[in-house]
Amino acid sequence: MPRRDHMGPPWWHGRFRGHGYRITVAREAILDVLSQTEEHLSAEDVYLTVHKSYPNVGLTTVYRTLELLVHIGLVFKFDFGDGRARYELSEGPKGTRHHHHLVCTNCGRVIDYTDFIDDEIELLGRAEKGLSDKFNFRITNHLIQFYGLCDRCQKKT
Amino acid sequence: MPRRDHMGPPWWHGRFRGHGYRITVAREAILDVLSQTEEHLSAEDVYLTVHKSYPNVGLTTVYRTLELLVHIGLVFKFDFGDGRARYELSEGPKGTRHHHHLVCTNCGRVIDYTDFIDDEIELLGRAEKGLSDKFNFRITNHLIQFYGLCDRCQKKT
DNA sequence: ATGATAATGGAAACCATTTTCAATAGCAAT
DNA sequence: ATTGCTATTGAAAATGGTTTCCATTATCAT
Repeated sequence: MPRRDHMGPPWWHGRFRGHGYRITVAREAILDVLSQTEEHLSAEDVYLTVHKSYPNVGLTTVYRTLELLVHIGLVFKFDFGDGRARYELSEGPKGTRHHHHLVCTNCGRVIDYTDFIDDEIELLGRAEKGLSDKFNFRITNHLIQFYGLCDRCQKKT
Repeated sequence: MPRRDHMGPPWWHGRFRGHGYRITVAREAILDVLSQTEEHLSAEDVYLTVHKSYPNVGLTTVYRTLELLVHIGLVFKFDFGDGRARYELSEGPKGTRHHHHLVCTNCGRVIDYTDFIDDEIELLGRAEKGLSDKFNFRITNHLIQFYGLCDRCQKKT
């Protein structure tokens, strides 16, 4: 049940058209699920949620759509080390805040944080410029992740 | 053919014993392969190389040993997005230089860089402290990766 | 040398993701 | 609305890196 807030076509339609992609029910539903959550959903998570409203949307389509969304930069794909990829909207109408992840290597818990992001962004900006100059590499994206033990897992030791 | 440079037991024996792990031919061979290369080897890569000198070491053991090495912090495990994990010695007798990766999202090429590392390390230090204070998270490791198009792949467009 | 048990390897299992392919649906042009 | 071209889809099968099983072997403290 995609919602439009009574405001005409969703904000991402233009982005789709620009790439020559068609707008389909499955794609609307998947994008809707992603924009509705704060979690780091796996392909199967997305599939299960979409499946409630659209039982005829298959897992294959979810994988294909997520890949497409990553490709056009609407979605970030993460690997938290548990053997399945996780997906997150990279931006939204409300302008999802840029954040990074803290991954517990024991229980797999993932904490989003936005602290220090400003410093990081500044550093990344400098590094990106330097690296693209030196290696003639056109940087489009970056990943920062911290690993360690969350509070709960420290106690268990 | 593990080499000792005529200097008594390899530097990592202590690390093994400290964790209660036994020292075996397979483990020596695997560690040797890792310390002999500058590349980002996959488990299979390691297996194939080890296999030349020790045909009786199985792929399963390679996976198990690599996991063990990651666990005790001797090896870093990376995901460059090509569906197979890559392994790198985290430190060595010579003190392998800390570096990060530049991953080409088109051809998969990976470039190591050490530039800006000092800035990054400084930032990471601050971030780690702040994050462990705020979330009571004991940070043991971090990952920074840049993605983009390498020079060769930019031309193709 | 001995024994307790950690480590091993080959085969089978696992499981997230991808591929195949015939059927369907989006959309520009009519 | 209708048509035609072709992108998209879903179900099932295939893929392929990684893990698990389990009987055998090797390590190392005693």
